Amino acid sequence: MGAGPQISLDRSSPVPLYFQIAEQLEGAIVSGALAPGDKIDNELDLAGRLGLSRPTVRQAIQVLVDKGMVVRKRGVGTQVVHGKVRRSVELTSLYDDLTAAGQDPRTEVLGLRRVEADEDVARELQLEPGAPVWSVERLRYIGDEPLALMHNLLPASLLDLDAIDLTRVGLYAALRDAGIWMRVAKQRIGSRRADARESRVLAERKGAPLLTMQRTAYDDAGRAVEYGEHAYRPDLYAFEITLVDR
Amino acid sequence: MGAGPQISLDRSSPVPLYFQIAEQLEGAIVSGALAPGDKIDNELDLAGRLGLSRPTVRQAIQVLVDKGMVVRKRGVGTQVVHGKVRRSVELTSLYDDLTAAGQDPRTEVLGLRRVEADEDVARELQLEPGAPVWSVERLRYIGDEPLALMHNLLPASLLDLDAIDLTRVGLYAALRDAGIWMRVAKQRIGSRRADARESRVLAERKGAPLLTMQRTAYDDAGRAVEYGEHAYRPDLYAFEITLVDR
DNA sequence: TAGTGGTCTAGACCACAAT
DNA sequence: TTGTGGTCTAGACCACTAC
Repeated sequence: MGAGPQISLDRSSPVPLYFQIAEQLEGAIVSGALAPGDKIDNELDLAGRLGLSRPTVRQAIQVLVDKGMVVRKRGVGTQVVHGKVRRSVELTSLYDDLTAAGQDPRTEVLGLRRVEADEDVARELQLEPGAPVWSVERLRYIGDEPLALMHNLLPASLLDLDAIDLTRVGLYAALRDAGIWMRVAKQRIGSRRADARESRVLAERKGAPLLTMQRTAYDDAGRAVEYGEHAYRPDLYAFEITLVDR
Repeated sequence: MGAGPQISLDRSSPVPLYFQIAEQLEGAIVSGALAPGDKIDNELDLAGRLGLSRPTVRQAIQVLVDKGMVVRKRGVGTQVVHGKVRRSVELTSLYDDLTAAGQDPRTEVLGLRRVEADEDVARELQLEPGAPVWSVERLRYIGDEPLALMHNLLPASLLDLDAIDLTRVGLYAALRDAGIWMRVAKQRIGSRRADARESRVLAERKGAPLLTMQRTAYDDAGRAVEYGEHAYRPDLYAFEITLVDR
């Protein structure tokens, strides 16, 4: 005991100490230096070895627990979970997801209009019915294959989408540029048949199954800032999710 | 300032103080006593008012942040998120989900066999190919409608499924009874056409879209303990997920 | 009994937002 | 400048597990 992976700390870095530890432990797990089933040094040893207080070390390990990479058991210790690390759905856009996966997504803007919110949209976005919203419809390609048809609605008061080239940046990037930071998203994932138009733009047969996602996203002030209805080609996309019991 | 909902603490209770606070704040949000956009008392005030240290209060609020019910912003405060509270997918079985939603799920066991793990299953469950596993296929009804066709595989060394009446308890309940506690699950959600048999047992038309989920679950020792392939009728079921950027 | 994580205290200093 | 959450310290006692 007491060996474990080498961890180096930079106290002059703006990166919090607990995060530096978490990053390096995660690296050791991903690289295989810490194998599934291995125990991580207990919190007191690790704190002593790094010259930190126990709560700081504990906070670091909690990051890994939240990611589902390790499990803690009182009286036993902290063990690396079996099974390959599967990237979970995070609070990122599809564009970010694909870019991170080394893909090269391309986006075609099918429509960008300023419309009045109907009752459903107004409810989702916490607006008055009739309030101005941006309605943007985009088709995302992966290589030459159409992957997803995306319809998003955003309060027009938040930003000026008209001036933004959505073929070049993702929607979330445009929001970030406008100073809007997503913090919470509520999604509903389901499935249904493609209608005539969907099957045409997605190059699927009529009536083919689609994977659908409806999402409402909220910013760091708790405001609803985006409502989206997306349809994915299920042969090209699936949602991966890691659930943790804490 | 300094008003906020009344919170009562029971120091003799085995329920941790931070959890008692979180429960009561959550209750105030769900009941509407704390409305969307409202600010929660700041951490120091709340700590002072309750006679607790700040880290304890902070831990309580973190529970709500993790649930996506409030957002914190440095220099500003903690605010209740807009939008109705949507129950998120948690680490529970479909049976538990439905029971909690006030439904009355019924289960038909279509098959329960002890088989040898093929390569795919062995890899998912971290076993040697050929190791004995339970293979159980069940059909879940909601009312009179078939809702989901579920195929699960579990290491036979873990428990004796043969002796368990799976029509009466969920699979996860059977595992809990055997002293096995799920801690982490990795899911992949997609969609495809129903094949002939699936459309028959699910009372769907042939080729109808199905919502599919593959899951590997791990216990509190990090062991893979269950692999499942489930198919849901998309007109009766969808996955709801809350994502939080922490 | 020894070892582990779970909870809790009573502070400290800092970074960022609003005014 | 003031107020907020973000980070960190240096301990304490408890509950549970394994032996």
